[in-house]
Amino acid sequence: MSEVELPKTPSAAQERASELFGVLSTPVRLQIIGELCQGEQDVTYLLKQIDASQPNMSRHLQVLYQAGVLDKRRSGQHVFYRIADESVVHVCKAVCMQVGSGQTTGLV
Amino acid sequence: MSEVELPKTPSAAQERASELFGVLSTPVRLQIIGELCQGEQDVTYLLKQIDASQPNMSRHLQVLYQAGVLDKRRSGQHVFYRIADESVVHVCKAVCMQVGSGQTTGLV
DNA sequence: AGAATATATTCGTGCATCCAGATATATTGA
DNA sequence: TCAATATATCTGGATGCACGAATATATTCT
Repeated sequence: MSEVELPKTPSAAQERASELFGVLSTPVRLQIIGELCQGEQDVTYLLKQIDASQPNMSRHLQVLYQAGVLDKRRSGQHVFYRIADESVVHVCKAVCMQVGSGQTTGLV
Repeated sequence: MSEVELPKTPSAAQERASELFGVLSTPVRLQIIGELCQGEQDVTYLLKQIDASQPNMSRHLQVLYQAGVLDKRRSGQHVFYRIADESVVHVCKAVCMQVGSGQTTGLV
């Protein structure tokens, strides 16, 4: 009777999931997602709502965009970001609910 | 009419959520969670299933334990780890399902 | 074209994390 | 007590963010 050899290395799904978790491992990025839950917003608005420098904000938006969490469109001078993957939002909401002792302080 | 001042800083829930996401941002740790889904196991077993050095495994287990994801108990020479927070497992399963094109390769 | 506004990129630095290797601490049994 | 096994901790180097500061690019208006 032969042994069933399971791979000792992480699955592709685990690799990708860990990358997504890494993207969500920064408070500011969760804040951004929280703001965009209510709909598309431009960078200027996000800068008014969230305590981050403009270059820093831009960088976080880029990370979220490249991870497929956000989409963007340019309209004149302004670039509007929006949620591209609602399932990610659901995960964030669920976890924030779980760890936040029921408070609906931010993402929820 | 006074403005409603919302905090520009991340909520406590977002802070804690980001920490948890950070804990889950390593493939090996998702592997460990995946193995322990089927029940309590000792470190020796995990070392046989997962490609990691013993000190490295110990460190990852410590991170998961301190984050409250795992519990542990010693029985003789062996230390058995088990899932302490099932909700974390659900999140991992959901995300791995989502990113893994429906494949139930590891965690699921 | 030039000024003003909005957004992005680059660069350098400090800090956290990962890993490998060596060592330390339990626990058990002879 | 000594050897063997199981697990944990420490140390160093390498790597990877996250951030501030400066600069670059894009768009609009005059």
